[in-house]
Amino acid sequence: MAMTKVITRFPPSPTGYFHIGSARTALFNYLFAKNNNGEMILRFEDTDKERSKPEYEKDILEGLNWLGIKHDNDSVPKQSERLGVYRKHLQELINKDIAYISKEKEGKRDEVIRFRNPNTKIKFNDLIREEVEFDTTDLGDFIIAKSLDEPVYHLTVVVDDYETDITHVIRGEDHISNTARQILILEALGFARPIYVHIPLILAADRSKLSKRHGAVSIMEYKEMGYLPEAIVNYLALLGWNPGTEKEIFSMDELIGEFSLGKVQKGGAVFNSEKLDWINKKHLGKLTNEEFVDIAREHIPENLKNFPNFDLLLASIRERINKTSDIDKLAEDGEFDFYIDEPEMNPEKIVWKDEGNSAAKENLKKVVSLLERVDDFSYEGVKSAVQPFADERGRGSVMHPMRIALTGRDKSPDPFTIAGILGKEQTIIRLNRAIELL
RNA sequence: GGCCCUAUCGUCUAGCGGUUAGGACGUCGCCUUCUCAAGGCGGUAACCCGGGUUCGACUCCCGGUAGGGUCACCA
Repeated sequence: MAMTKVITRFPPSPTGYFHIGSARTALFNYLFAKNNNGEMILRFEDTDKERSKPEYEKDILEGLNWLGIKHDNDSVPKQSERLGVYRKHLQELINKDIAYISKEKEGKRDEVIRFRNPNTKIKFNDLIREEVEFDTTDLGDFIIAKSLDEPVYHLTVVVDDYETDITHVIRGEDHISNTARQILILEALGFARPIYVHIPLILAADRSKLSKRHGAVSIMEYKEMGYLPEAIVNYLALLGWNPGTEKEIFSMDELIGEFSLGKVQKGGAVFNSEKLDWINKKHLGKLTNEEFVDIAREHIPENLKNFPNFDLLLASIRERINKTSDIDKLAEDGEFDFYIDEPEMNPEKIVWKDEGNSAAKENLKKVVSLLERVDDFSYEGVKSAVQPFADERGRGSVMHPMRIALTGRDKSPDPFTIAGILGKEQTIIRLNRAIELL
């Protein structure tokens, strides 16, 4: 038996930015379609002329592109450009007396087009929620258009889904209650029903729907914040879905391979940025230095970019961040200053506990003499030269003065790493500088 | 309020009649270390409540409760 090709759709209305919630809906549509060797279609539902804005269309397109969620239709249709199509169906419904022009007492205009509600029970099978039933009596004769050339959402969505052969309507749970009236319209028009799939909502920390107030910002802001698109995709997929295994880090291709609607959760999920940070760090870890520099370029301080041992420095930076913008914080806290300029220090800081200046001075001199003989001035080379002496003399007694001499800070990467990054010449200059001070 | 959906650690989740209720994030402790980070190890912490059904319920059914969604000439 030939299976019909799976076709899903992502139909945002360009009346707001492409936020986390929309992104996840798009992602689930995409993953499901691709998992079934199907297609996902993008269209803009811009029948609301007042609220639809080109800037939002741009933001949605940009966001989808950044995340790597690709639609299969070459051109993206806009409902505002298909008014003739809806008009035809509207006229048909009116001719059949399924819809009628209604005189209005309230509202913005004198007459609108209403659907004659048969006041029946509509039952549909949701792939995630199983059987859902509504009594349409509650809906009354609902409006399907403001005029023949001004159709409203419920009509346009049904027509477009039909005309593009959508097999699965995967959308947020907030659309469950819209489904009954859409089925009413679709049956009146003689269209086949798609399969409905209502996925749980992403919730703010207080379990309310994501709103402008918390979290419903453009996905592009996550780019600004230094997140990787693959991390956002990975995290979003895990919000409401799980692979059934303990695997947590996924590439887009892996998600496509494993995604199934059967494993989608029923209840809403709270968005947790700490877990996102963790996932982002994992994805950051997969990048080569070149790739990392490429995406972190704007965050890396200019004066660090020409640093002689930039690769080594980069490695120690990468260890300490969750997202690229964290580099800004490290820079603000002066974590990089000592790489560029010789650090501020005073004798009291250099001395380990209460050992006194002369002990510190003697130890540093010994370190200098040991390092002068080192040819391979790498972490390993420096460590093997200094470690035995530090073990013998007491690690703190040797390492602490060394750290302060090199960085001027109490907290820093370990002195061997720092020495490797600074290089032999600069390391010895700094050690001698400290010796002078003592 | 009507209608609809949902309900396992703080959060994301596994579980699909019999488990010491598992994992991850977070948190806490220990190890590592001169310090921070990373890493390793370990601890903490959950089945909303009440009835059934059953030899046996986190799991099935019913009822409460709680949370959410939706009730536009928005989508």
